[in-house]
Amino acid sequence: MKRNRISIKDISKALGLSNTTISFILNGKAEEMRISAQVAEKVLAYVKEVGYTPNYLARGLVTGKTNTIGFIVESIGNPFFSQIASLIEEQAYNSGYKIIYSSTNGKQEKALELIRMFRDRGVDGYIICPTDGLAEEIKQLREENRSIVLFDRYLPSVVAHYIGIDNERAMYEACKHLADGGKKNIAMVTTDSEQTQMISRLAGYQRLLKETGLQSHVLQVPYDDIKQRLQPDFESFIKNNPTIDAICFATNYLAIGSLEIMRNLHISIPDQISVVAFDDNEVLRLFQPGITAVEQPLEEMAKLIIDRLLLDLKLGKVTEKTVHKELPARLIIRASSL
Amino acid sequence: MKRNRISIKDISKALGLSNTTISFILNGKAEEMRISAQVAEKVLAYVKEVGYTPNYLARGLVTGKTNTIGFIVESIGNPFFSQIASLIEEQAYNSGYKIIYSSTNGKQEKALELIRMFRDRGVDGYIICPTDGLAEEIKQLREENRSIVLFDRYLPSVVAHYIGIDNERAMYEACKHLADGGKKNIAMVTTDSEQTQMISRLAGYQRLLKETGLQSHVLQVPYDDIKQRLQPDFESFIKNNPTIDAICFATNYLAIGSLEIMRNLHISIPDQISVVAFDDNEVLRLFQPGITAVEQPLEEMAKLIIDRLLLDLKLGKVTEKTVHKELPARLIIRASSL
DNA sequence: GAACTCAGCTAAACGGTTTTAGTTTGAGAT
DNA sequence: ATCTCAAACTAAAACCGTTTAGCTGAGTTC
Repeated sequence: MKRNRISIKDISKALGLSNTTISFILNGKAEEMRISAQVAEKVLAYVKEVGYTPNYLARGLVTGKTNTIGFIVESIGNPFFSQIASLIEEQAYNSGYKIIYSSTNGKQEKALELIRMFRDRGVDGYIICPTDGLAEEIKQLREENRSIVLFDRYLPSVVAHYIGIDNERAMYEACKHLADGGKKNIAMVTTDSEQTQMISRLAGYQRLLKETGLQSHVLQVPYDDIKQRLQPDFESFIKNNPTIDAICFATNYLAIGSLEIMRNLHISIPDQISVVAFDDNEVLRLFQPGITAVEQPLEEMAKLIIDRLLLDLKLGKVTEKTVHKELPARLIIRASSL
Repeated sequence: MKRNRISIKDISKALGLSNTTISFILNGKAEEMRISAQVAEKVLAYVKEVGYTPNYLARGLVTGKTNTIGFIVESIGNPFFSQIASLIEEQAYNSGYKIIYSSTNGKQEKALELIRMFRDRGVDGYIICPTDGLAEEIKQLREENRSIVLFDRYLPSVVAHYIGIDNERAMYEACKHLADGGKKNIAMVTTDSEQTQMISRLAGYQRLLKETGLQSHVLQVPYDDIKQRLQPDFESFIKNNPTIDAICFATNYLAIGSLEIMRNLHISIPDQISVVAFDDNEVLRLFQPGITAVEQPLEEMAKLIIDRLLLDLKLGKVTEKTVHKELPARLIIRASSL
């Protein structure tokens, strides 16, 4: 593949100037560096004429900046992530930054590879939805003075910025909504992963049980094998706990998968069992009946994440004080929980 | 932000060797360059110990390769694109390539900026879902001998690889399915954009009308303002065409938006109006009734796209003969069209 | 004519790859 | 025992396209 791109050298040669001069003019330092207006204009005109654009690799090599942010999500195919990705991309774009994203699919090895790949490519900052077992690598990134924001979940042993929601409270309120509706046997369907957001959601559920004295019914589907295990595990859970009159789902994929199973089992929602899901999306909204769901403030999160990252980048060093922000979520009440 | 990364120079200094030697060993040219096995081993061991990884910017600068592919989609928030993005990412990853993606949101200016940005960053190849008005820029990319694959839609005036589906036939068959079911007034809801896939889908619809002699009912929602216009336009379309007993939607967002409107209007599907959508997804599958939809072979498309691109990259130059592949789509029949 | 401005240039990075040019070694020839 | 020459190995240097610290030479000013 030929790369016949025009470079600064070509310009300086053609115009009988030095690279320095061209570079200064192109970077708006003409005045500061006392380049005459005529020369500046001539250069700018020529640059426009030949359509020169700078080579980012070369620039990045010397400046150490690439104006790129690496974004590691669990799965770009999941609407929650693709929506926030869309918003983050937009925010970053407006500030002159580009996003490179990639999915871990929950796999630690892939996540490690991605972090290293981003580092090798010299991204300026990292937005990471961490998998388990990433603590050491992220600590090291911090030691290397890189800007990082964790989101959706964090790593308790790692000091780093984190933007997420108050999962405990969100789930507490979702369950309370069910309890207030007179439900007596509220179940929780979650995974067995140690991810903080999942732990918190479970904690919110448990707090409500404690306060109300209701009985606990928890199904933990193996995180590494959800696709295979959800159906059998959920079906036997329902059969073995016939008193259940409401279910909170800890994630949207658990909710959607289970809703389909319930439909096949002819369980009527909300007559037999009321339902609340986590992370709103179109499927839940259009499901019949509409599914009550906890909605995360995606725009706000996207903005906070980017602002935080860019602030750190501007400061040029990792701030000692890290932000740990948990935004409030909103319960969108639909027919499924009434 | 400090970049205390270890470089080849550090290694050569520490080991008392030259950069050349290190580079050769790292790039597997040790034997070819007759470096002794002991030295090679020592270097490899040291590299592993200090955790050195090469700087891609520097490497890219000299080799002209970045092992990165730029992927331009319409909107990463759209499930169709996020799903194929996920698949393409996986395919590329397996071949040692990384994907940078970005959304145009259908805007020509953004698309142009993205193409230029990718070029400046030295991506090795481009996967583009083009907006209108991109012909000139893409032609130029071809002239610069860059590897490009268009997908989902193409630009009639541009010679370039294209991977998509046979939209005309897919829509023809979807409509035929409705006609075979006895529908007499089949409507088509599409946009007014000139995108080839939309044109073809409309053509498929029209072919069926011609063959069957049925009457045409077409609603074209303004592409640039779908969010605002879909509701009023669709409602008046339905009111002004009371004979309609079936509707084909040209995209999933038109379908989903309209389904919601129909539900609010208490139009019963399929009793009053049968429905067929384009691009299957979870919403359509779980909608009640399940929505019949044209499903694109995403895995196959992803594979073809990446294979094609990597082949071109391997050849090192743009092949004269371009591939224009239209895969068959599959109609998934659900209750909405029965 | 010393000091100061201008306006622009030189050259050294940045971190690699690749080409060219050596330097040892040791085996065989003389 | 010395010489030659290929084999085996390594070093030096050029280069990729930028940025940037430090310099220079010409014209003013006082």
